[in-house]
Amino acid sequence: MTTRRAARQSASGAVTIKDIAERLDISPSTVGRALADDRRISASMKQRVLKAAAEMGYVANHAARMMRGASSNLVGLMVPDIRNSFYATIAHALSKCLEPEGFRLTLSETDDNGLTELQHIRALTSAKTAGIIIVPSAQPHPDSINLLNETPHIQLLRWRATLSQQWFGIDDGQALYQAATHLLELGHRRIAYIGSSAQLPTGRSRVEGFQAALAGVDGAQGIEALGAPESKSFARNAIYRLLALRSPPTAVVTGSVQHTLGILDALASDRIRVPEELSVVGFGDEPAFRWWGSGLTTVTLPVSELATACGLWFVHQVIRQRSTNPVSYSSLCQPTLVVRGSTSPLERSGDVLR
Amino acid sequence: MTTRRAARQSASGAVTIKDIAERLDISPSTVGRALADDRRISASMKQRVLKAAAEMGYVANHAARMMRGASSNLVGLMVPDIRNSFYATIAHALSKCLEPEGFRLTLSETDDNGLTELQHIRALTSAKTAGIIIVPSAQPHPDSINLLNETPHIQLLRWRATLSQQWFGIDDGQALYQAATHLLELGHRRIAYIGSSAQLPTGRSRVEGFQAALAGVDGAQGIEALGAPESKSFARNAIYRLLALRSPPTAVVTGSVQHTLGILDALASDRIRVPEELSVVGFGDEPAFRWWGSGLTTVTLPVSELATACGLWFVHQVIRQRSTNPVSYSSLCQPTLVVRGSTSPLERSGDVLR
DNA sequence: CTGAAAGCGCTAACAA
DNA sequence: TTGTTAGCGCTTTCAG
Repeated sequence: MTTRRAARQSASGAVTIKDIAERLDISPSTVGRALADDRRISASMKQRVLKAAAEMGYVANHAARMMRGASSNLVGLMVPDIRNSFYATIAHALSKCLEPEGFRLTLSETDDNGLTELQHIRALTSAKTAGIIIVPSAQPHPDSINLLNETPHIQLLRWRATLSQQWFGIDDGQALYQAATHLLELGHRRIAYIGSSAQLPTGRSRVEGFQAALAGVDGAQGIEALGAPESKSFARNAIYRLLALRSPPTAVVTGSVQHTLGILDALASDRIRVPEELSVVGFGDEPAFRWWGSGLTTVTLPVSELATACGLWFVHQVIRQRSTNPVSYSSLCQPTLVVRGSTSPLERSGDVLR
Repeated sequence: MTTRRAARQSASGAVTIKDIAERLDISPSTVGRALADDRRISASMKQRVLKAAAEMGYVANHAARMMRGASSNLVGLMVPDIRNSFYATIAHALSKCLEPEGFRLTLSETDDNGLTELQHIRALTSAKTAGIIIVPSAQPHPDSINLLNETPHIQLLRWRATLSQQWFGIDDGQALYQAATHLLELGHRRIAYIGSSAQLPTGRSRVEGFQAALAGVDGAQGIEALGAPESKSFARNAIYRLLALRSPPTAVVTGSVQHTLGILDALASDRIRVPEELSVVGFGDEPAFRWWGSGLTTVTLPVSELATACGLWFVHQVIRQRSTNPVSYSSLCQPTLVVRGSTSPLERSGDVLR
């Protein structure tokens, strides 16, 4: 039993379809077709081949298949920085839902830099990647766009109109609308927003959501500080600047995880009393937010669910829609506000506007 | 100029060595050899070939090379869970130092499960991965060990003697020795250790470090609670159990990031006063530790540096040591204790043992 | 120093 | 329903 197999294997390392063909005394193409579940092979023959393949420990040679034009089983995940727990969560969820389908994940960090992004895309496409799941950078290179449009891809979180219509994202506007509304309901009127610049589509929706909330309330005054999305130091500086104003804001909302972390750092090291001196609403749901001070009120995003949905859709698209024109599909998931100890009603009379 | 090239490319999509050969009117094998920098090709010919290749936009077909036995440019990174910031940091650092060398990173999450681990290793080896950088699971499958030993690989953090001697890790014993010593110097004598079970090599060294520190001090009493390494809930339960003891510990040290997070959760939600009621030393250096309460005293590990060193070594090993027997090399990096607000001298007389 | 030819393992025309 | 044949792009003998 084992001897025969051992003999086969020792021949050149691995079992090939030719080996199976010899053993079954049929032609290699029949074996190949049976393995590919070709419709013109009889069921009984398929059985025999599959059985033999299993017994002999056959593993397809992916390199050979790729040379014949097949794409690899690699899915490229392109994110700005994997250390951002946001993206780590995405990587985890995607990996978990692509594996059962036989796909593997390769990691590309773009640093939010168009050139780095382009290089990775080049590498991925030349390696015949099955597809790309990408959080596009702020300024994608034209070449990146061309290359992506020749490859199955899905956009995650951020959305560029020049790429495919396949997008899985979060209702960013809603997130900030909720955050700001919460503060307004607590009586705050001078509210700051520290978030990412409006160049990024997500950045823009967030500012707009913030503004929309304030627009609905008389006497509400928004103070915006916009900067690089992944920069903690920007947020730190911004909060210092805001608090040094002649009439500083009584509350602040943030528009990215990194900004939130930066602000928490600054507030903690400066011993600013939250929420007495300043109410704070964070962005995202880092575990640590629960125990920052007396708990950080924050907008949580169903990132894991989003990524899973995206992964499932990817499989669906790549597996089934191979030839047909990709359907457009995009999904927008909703954030939730979690109220904890970092926000409180505005009570100091001097700050109430009327 | 461009027309000729366009004609070539339109033939079948990409430029091949055959195309270059035709254009230069030489044989394909000469081109192949020139590209491979074969010593028996004249310098002038190499020049011509390289120039033509560049002009025509030749890109090597990796699939074809792989079929001829070459390994891919993929490096498999196997970690328990990428959401653990520890491993995310490692992924980032590795990715950054492997990219310039032309390697790409694929992500495999083992869940600390021997079977999952095996499946990933199978996939990686059958895909002719250039090498594997692995944080071995608690119970590697025998097959995993066999497969790994046929592939260039490096162990990270955890170390298994049955695998290669290539290891990059942290002096775990030292980490807990320092943590415990710090508490002893503050006068604590009843000190608890919550950490991972001694099955994992890292787990064992940590317990031993803890014990070694206590052994040096008269009257010091250690209370150990060991459990699954990545389980926050284990740590939470453990701390409750310890605090419910008739004579509870006055200080606690932890032996994993997840355990630390679990304990911080528990302490925060139970409003246990730190360091007045309990001194706490954490493990790892999550950014959030800085602002947990009045700052968490913790043992920080140079994870990023460790990963970079590992990546550089990997390149060195794979690129240069291809044929020769891999040299054994292992590196142990040192942790540092960062003292913040969560530890204080023991003052309550009733708790001093003599 | 260079060329011709033979495959690697698989798939896809073409036959039967 | 199955077999035959001819490559994919590259490396690697073996001959010049």
